[in-house]
Amino acid sequence: MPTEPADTRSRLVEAAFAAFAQSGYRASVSRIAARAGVARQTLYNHFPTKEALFSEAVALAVHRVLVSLEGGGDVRETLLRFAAAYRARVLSPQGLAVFRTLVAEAPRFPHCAQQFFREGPAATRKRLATYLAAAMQAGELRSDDPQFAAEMLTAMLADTDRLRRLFGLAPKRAGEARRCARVVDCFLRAYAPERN
Amino acid sequence: MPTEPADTRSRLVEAAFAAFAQSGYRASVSRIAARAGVARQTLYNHFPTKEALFSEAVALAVHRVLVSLEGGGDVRETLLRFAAAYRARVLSPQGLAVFRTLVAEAPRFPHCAQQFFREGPAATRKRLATYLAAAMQAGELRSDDPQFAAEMLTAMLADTDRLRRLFGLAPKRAGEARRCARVVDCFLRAYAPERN
DNA sequence: CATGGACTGGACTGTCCAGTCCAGTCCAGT
DNA sequence: ACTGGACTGGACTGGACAGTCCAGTCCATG
Repeated sequence: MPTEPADTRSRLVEAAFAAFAQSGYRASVSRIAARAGVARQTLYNHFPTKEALFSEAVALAVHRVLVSLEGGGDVRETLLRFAAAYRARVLSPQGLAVFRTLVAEAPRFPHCAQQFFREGPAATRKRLATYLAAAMQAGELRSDDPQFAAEMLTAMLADTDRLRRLFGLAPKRAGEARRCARVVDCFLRAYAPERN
Repeated sequence: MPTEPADTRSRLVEAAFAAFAQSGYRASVSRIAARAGVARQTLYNHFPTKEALFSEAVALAVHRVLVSLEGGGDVRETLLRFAAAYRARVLSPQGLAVFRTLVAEAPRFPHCAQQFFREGPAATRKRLATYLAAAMQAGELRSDDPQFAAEMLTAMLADTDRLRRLFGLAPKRAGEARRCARVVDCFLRAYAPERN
């Protein structure tokens, strides 16, 4: 093989990921090949069709969407860390671009969209729910459905600002930390342990 | 004019709206004309370009996105009515289709996207915030930033299920009313008046 | 040095589409 | 009965793009 360790194939997938994120499925095969620094025919040596390449690019995206959750410290501290990480991931230009493309193409690539959802947002919420369940058990949070609670927290963290950005409005960059704190405190009020 | 009261022009806009919602901007001019029962040239007699037609279709969509909020009864009842109306609008197949198309095309039609956002989600939240502010004044809700509170409530109402549906997962149709009630009650816990 | 596999790049096909042009039809109001 | 404006429908241009074909290059290995 006359090419460097950075596989031609993975360069192609990477280029496809970037191109699809930027331009949606409209991104042309020629441009993707150019972006990867490769002849168009080479692309077709690795992927039979544009669809196949798209699927592969989505698979790459899937590996980049899980948001971590590290315990340690009290509940509020843990949730604050999670909040910052979640918002950073979801509201980043890349996160939004991937979201945009996948939402647009979900009808044409239902399998990709579902895979992304399950291994991204759904998995993240599941982890969060597990943590919340433990905190409920420990009496640090009101005893309730942890899955539902996780859904509420992630919704409050992302929804408004995601919409704003998706529709092209200014990010309100100031006060990211403050925003996290307000949301987490709102959540903690709703899920404070019942008094006696 | 040889045509019926239902203006050729409005038939075209209606057809464009439906086509763009269904297929995104990919929807072809020919198909839109056919859907309106009209020759392609007639379409071009009314709109100079496809872009112009798209803008017009979005303008139509804008008039369909405001969610009503009727006071009357206590706070919980009012919010429950709002919750049901909001979810019905936002999670309907049409609401989701419009969302999908606009999110996808926002980079190409920033003006349309912003207009939609301002007169849709933003306006709805503004109304809700006004109501919440009054309830806070009346001591029925904890005194706090009403705009932020409105953002939290709308986020909790829509985010999770919108994502689920956008990514092609089953709607969990059962228990719509119950879902509304759970969210509203969660909100009311977070915004209960501070005890003394 | 020879061979084979990966890559190159340009030409080509078929398809779809936006937008233009035009000759003709149909009908409402005068 | 005539006229003008709206609509029709089919032909056409030019461009973009997915996918195919192929003759040739480059290089690592044997």
